[in-house]
Order: sequence, then structure tokens, then C-alpha cells
Amino acid sequence: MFQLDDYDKALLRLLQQNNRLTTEQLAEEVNLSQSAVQRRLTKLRNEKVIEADVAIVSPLAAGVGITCVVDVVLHEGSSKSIDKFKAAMKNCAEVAQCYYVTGTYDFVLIVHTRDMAHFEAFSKKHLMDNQNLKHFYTHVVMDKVKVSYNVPL
Amino acid sequence: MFQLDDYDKALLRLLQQNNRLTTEQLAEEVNLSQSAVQRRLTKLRNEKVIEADVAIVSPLAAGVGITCVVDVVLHEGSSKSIDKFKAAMKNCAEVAQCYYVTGTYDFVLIVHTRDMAHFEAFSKKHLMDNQNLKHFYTHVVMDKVKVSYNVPL
DNA sequence: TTTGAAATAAGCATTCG
DNA sequence: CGAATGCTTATTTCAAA
Repeated sequence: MFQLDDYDKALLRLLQQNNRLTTEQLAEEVNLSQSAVQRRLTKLRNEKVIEADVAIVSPLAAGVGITCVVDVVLHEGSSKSIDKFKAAMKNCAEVAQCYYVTGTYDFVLIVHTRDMAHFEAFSKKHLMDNQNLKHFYTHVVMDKVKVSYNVPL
Repeated sequence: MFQLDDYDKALLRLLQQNNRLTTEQLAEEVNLSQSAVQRRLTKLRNEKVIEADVAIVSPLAAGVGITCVVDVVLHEGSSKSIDKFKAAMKNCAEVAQCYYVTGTYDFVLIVHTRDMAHFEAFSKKHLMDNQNLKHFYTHVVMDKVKVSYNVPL
């Protein structure tokens, strides 16, 4: 596994806030030369320490008015039905995140929809009419207190 | 509010996968000139349709071995205690996401820690020893089925 | 006013010491 | 590793629609 030194960590901390900083700006911040920073970035991307570089689009601007957290319980059953549910969630645009978890329910979903009618349609299609599914609890998000994709370094 | 046309949506769809595509590559994909793409990107960033541009760092590479979903119930009480809890979560590096929600509990957290000992320490500090807090349920993530920060367009 | 093409500036990536 | 440099890409300008 790739070993990160303090320079790498400092760079990653900056880049997960803003990956459009120039290598020169980064160099300034972490006290390295531009070329040293350049070399490290290439390496971090090649080694997949940086998994991706993405634009974060405003949900509101994209027409997302409602975000819900949905807890899902499946019927006891084969690992096949679990895999099927996973595949369905992966292919669903409204589902931003899906976690398979231990505890009192099986999956947690973060779901983006335009409005409640859209959520209703989503849940009817993917949750209510799903035979594998025992029940689900919907929690409407009132405040996105913190939504970062950052990892502690 | 900013109105997105089909070109904007196409660009955003590409950029939320990869924001390091050159304006030329984007132009090719969406059938616009390089300068037209350039102008649109500037506008989308100025208008905060693109909220941020970030590097996604591999949790594993950063030493995150455990991700948990934590459901939190606070004691009945003032909006003051809610605000206090929100502020605490915002300032906590282990907490990647925090949602204030309707339903059977008040908050949902996505928490990144190195290992279970680290999670234990986190929960002791921020959850167990918190007087506002009635109880919490921890769900350990077994499979990150889908973790995208993309919004449907 | 908006568009694309060309010129200019800026930033990236490589080579070398 | 840092300094210097050629090469790529972004940004601005400008002429035309």
C-alpha cells in the first residue's frame, strides 16, 4: 500500500477542498517547488490515492428539492436477493449513496428527488413494488448540516 | 434561479464524473466550440451551479478502515441544543456527513474512522459523553454499494 | 448580443543538473 | 530535489453574424 508522507497529506487536504488550485499555488502552501508538487500529484493519481476529480453540482440548481435518508429491511433470504437489490440501486439516478450495513436494517440510501411527488414515484417503483423488501423507513432531510466527501488525513 | 439548457446539463453530467477534461474534449462530446464551452463553464462556476471542484481521496489510502452510519436521537429540548449538536458535527473531521431529519430519529451521520478503536473513541467523546443526546444506533458499513455525490440531471 | 477563430497568457509536465 | 523550458490548455480579444 502507498505510504503518504506529510507533504502528500497536506496536498490531499487542499485538493479535497479545491482541485483547481495550480501546482504553483499548492507549492506555495506546502513549501515545495512546483515540479515536486507536480510529481507528487501524478503519482497520487496514478496510484489511485486520488480516486477521481469531480465537479460538485448544486442540488438546488439541478432541480433537487428533496433529499431523503431511507432505511431498508429485506426479507430473510439468499445472498442473491441482496445482490439484486445492490445492482438496482447502483443503476438508479435518484440514489446518490447506498450502504449495506449491520444492525437493525440492511441498507441505508441517500435519495435525491425534485419534490415529494417524485420521491413517491421513486419509492413506489423501487421500494413498494419490490418483493425482496420487507419494509422501509423514510426520513426527510430538513438540514444538510454537513455534506463533505472528505476523508480525515 | 439559473436556467440550465441541454448543453449545460450535458456538461455538468460529464464534469461530475471528471472535472479534468479539457474544454476541447468537452466541446467534442457535446458538439460545441471550445470557446462556447469555456464561456459556459465560467458562468456555471460564477453562478455556483458548480459549487466546488474537488479531488476524491481513497478512504482506504487515507487510512479509513471503518465507515459507520449513526442514527442519533436527542432529548426533547430547545433549538439551542440542536444548533449546538450541528456545530459540533461540522467541526468533527471523522464526520463526513450529517443530516438533520424528520422521523424516528433526529440526525444521521456518516462517520469515517481508522478502525473500531478509533470509532469507539469518537463515539465516547462526541456521543456517549453528550448530555443532549438520548441515544444512538451504530450501523457498520459492510459494503459501500454506491457512493456518489452526483445529482440527477 | 452571441459565436467561433486566432492570439496571448497561464499552467503543466519534462528534462537536466 | 529545484530550476529552467517546451508543450499543452485556458482565457481573452476580435471580427463576423
